[in-house]
Amino acid sequence: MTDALPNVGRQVGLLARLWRTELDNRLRPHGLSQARWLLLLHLADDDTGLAQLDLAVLAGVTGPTLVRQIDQLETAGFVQRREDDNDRRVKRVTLTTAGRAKLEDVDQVASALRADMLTDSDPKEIEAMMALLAKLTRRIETLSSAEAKGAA
Amino acid sequence: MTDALPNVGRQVGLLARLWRTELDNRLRPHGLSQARWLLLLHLADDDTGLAQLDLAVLAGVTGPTLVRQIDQLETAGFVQRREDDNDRRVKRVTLTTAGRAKLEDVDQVASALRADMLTDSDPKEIEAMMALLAKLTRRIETLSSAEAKGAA
DNA sequence: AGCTATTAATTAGCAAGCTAATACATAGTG
DNA sequence: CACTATGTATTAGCTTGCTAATTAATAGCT
Repeated sequence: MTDALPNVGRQVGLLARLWRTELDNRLRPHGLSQARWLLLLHLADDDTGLAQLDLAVLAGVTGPTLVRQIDQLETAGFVQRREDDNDRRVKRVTLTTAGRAKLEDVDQVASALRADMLTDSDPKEIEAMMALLAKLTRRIETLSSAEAKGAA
Repeated sequence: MTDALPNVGRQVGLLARLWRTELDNRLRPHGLSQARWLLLLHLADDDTGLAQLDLAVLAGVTGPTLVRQIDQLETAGFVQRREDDNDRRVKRVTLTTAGRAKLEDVDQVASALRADMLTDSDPKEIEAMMALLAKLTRRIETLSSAEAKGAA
């Protein structure tokens, strides 16, 4: 109990901000940001169209945050909202062909940053870090949802 | 070159947001946020007062971001701006006694979250992760400053 | 001494996250 | 069948990052 736990939240927060800022700078000439690029990326895996909430969960953002990003992507012509046939509450989002083209165009930008960042680190260490980050992510998700339940 | 590099930016960004949101929720009853708590923490190590830019660098934020946070901390009475004796451009920021008391009061909140998050992970793995996160942080800092230099 | 360049803090305005509240549709229950 | 629950998207408004531009002071050079 005497050894202080390291300030993981601070370190993770700092790196996350720097990474985002750098990627945003590199994506700006292409008319995208980290946030919107990530959404396109998730949509690319999909064929039938994703309900907005499902996409939000995949991307790890809340509904309202997603709505605004989709608004922008739709105005830019990269994405399209369609009504669901069975449930008139849900809207399904799909990539347009322009969106798919833009994504391919821009994919190397994110990859290049990743390479710039990771090339001189040991892949095994990176994997270990990713695994622990994922574990902590799952952990904090259960923490927050437990509290939400407790408040009910 | 065939093995894709993992999407570290996404994972780090997700955990950072969840961590911040959770800590913000726990700090709200105490009238603080992660951002402002971190500033108090950095100020606690200091005696003679920190110039705002130095504090900004310590906290890893930009000048304008710091200005607003200090405004709020000052209105809340946790912090105080004093003019520097030698250089009339700089303002030195110090904790008030109220700020120091609040920080002690609130310190356990952040520690508790840290404990909730980390107790069932191997300290050695955590240390390894922290080391790699720090390395990547230094790396992206040199990346961005190199680009800034190139633009001049 | 005077002129230019740099540095510190600030202001203004944008981006993207969040919560709370609304509107509308569906599901579930008496 | 009606009425309440829940679920989906949205709007409104807050927070905290950021960059660019301003103001005031110092440093450096000739």
